[in-house]
Amino acid sequence: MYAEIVFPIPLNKKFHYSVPSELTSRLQVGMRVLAQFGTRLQTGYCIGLVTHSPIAEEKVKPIEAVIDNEPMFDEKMLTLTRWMAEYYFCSWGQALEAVVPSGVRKQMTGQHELMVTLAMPREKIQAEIKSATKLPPQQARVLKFLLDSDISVPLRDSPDVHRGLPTLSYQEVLNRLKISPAPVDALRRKKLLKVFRRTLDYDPFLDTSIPHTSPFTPTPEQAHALEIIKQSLDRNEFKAVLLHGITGSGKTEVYLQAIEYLLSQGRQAIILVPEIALTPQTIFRFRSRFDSNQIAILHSYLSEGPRAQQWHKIRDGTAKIVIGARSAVFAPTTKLGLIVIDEEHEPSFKQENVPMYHARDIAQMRARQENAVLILGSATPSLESFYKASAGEYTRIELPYRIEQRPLPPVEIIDLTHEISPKNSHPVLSKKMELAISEELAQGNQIILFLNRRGFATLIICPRCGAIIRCPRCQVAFTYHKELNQVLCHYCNETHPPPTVCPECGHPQLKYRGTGTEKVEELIKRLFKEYQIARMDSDIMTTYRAYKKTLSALDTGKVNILIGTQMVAKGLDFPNVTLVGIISSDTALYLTGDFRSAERTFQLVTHVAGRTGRGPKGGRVLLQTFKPNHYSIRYGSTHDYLAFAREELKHRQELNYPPFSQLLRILVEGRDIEKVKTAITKISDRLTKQITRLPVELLGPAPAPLAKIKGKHRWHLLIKSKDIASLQALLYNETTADSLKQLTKEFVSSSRAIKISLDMEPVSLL
DNA sequence: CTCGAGCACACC
DNA sequence: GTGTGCTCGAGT
Repeated sequence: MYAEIVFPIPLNKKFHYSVPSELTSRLQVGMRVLAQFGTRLQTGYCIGLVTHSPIAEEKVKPIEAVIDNEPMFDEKMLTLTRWMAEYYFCSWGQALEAVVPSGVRKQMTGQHELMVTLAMPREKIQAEIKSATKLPPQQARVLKFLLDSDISVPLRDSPDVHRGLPTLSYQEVLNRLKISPAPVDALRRKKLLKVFRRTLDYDPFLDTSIPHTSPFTPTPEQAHALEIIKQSLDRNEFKAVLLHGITGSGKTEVYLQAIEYLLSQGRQAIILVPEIALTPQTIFRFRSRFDSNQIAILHSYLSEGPRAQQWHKIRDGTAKIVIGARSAVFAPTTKLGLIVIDEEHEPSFKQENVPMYHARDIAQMRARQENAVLILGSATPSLESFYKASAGEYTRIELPYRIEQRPLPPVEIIDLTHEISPKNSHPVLSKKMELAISEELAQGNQIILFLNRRGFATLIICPRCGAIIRCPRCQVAFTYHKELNQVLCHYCNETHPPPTVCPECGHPQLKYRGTGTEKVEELIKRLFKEYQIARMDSDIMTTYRAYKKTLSALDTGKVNILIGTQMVAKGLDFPNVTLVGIISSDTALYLTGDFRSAERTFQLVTHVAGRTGRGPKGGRVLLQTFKPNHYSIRYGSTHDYLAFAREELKHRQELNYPPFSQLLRILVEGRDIEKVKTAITKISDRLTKQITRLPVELLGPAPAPLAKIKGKHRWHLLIKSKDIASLQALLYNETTADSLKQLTKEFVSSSRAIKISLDMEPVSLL
């Protein structure tokens, strides 16, 4: 017997290994194996078992070991990953690797805790203490301590002998008795104590008790949505629903009730949320409705062990509900019935490294496979999804009203071009904004201020020669972070002490321009001294605890003003927030070369605005902008998605951009700019010859907007195609299934000096 | 004549 | 992805 093995390397090829007779009974398709690959031992994935090998007998090597006891991938997952590999131009092995968290691959079983327990019944231990053979005093203390503690928790994974016997954490014993590990260890050797590891049950909610909530009576629109969803769940059929509900319209309640229904059918649900929206608030909502044991959480703050534990909890069927970011779309459910993608339009659902998949497309594929229902929820659907809905691929269901008839907050546009401060520059805060803030504070209300940029000053410039201080590795302007007193490159995270003189002309006085969250915080603290101000951006929210703390401070009213980046734009639901101030929303509009900039701006405005007016006090929004007449700002301020979509689709159609075409981006990166340029030119020339008969258009090659990152030059090429088939025909015909390797091989002489990546349906063009 | 860099190739 | 062996030019 021979095993077909693929490896997690950018080489889309399967390799045949012989299966030693002692492994034939164990090895199954979908298991991981260890095999000699070239000179080294590699983990590979068994994707097939055959009786004949197409490779000469003498070249075939045996499999060294089978890693798994049961397949890590079932038939469906194998099919899904094979499709992924083909669609996103990566190898099958790479696709398979992306499906399993690395903690699971390393066979981590979660966090462990050392436990100490008596090795024999109490009486015997007592006898032992009193016996003639005197125990050393510290050892006697340990035994007494255990005997007195009387903690006899029935531990799930402790051996039966320990049941009913005092069991304490090893660390606790040492701490309480203020002793070294030696006495405990000696007792263990004397077979009086047993020391064992137990897996800590990672419960992301342990520290908080959450009141239970009952389902709300759905509004007629929610009821309608639920009816359609339940119908498909009943029929056990695939259906994709675009749940287009304005902010505060109760999309989550629809998810919750759909899940409740699904659980009664004994099936599982996956809820994908953008990472920044995976807040304690979001999690609480699910926990307050369902039993915590049934919920598995996969978020980025989890370290490998706990993540692996959550994964196993899903796989063994304990967890019925999976809440997580992008990669949770691969959660190892056994009876999947529903996938929800909340904030469907969010760019974070696209993976930015290989395999460059979009969770939305994976979800659709998976739902189809499992006859499950897919719900795409958003207040601002991506134009791709909106277009698919109008083409009938998705069923669009609207939730056009906020719950309890609350109106959407009025948005007032403040034209910054007319605001000149005494220093003849544009102020951070317009007079109107300042006034509105003090009005709301006087009323005891809360305020959220939004700004797209973190740090203090976004630009350091020499007033004499005009030079901008840039990161030497990325050619991107450094941002000054005052708290760190460092300049920071937001692309490579490199920090430097702030320069004292201009590196170009030596001028000793540098100007700090541009506004980040730190500067706004400083300004607001100065203006509103007697109020509590909190900031929320990735500089501060490095731990989940910090995040939680700020949110609860906001919840209890300890914080009056919250200043933040995108982090404040999603999921926050505080009824006492009556004012949202958008300090600046224009940055998204200026990002060059991105055809989605208008869409981004519209989404941003809509979602930030949606943070207010969620309580009986209502709310309002002030929006500062230099582009008051741009349609994304105008329609954003009137909450008019349909009008925005109509106009934006018109532009997209004129320029033949998605959703009217299919994009593929080819990016070449390397330290040597000449090599990068020749490579991309060769690729471009070659493709140009092939496209004459296809409805395909080439854009570029051109330097990428971020022309240099971490010392690597970047050039890219966009392929715009009428349909996917032509795109695939172009790449696969010309370069075969082994696309990436073939590209490097065919077009470039030096494959190690440069990196070529193919990004199907790119979300970022930077 | 030796050694390292740069590159093509193979990996079962 | 990565080790190997080949070729080529600079250096002993």
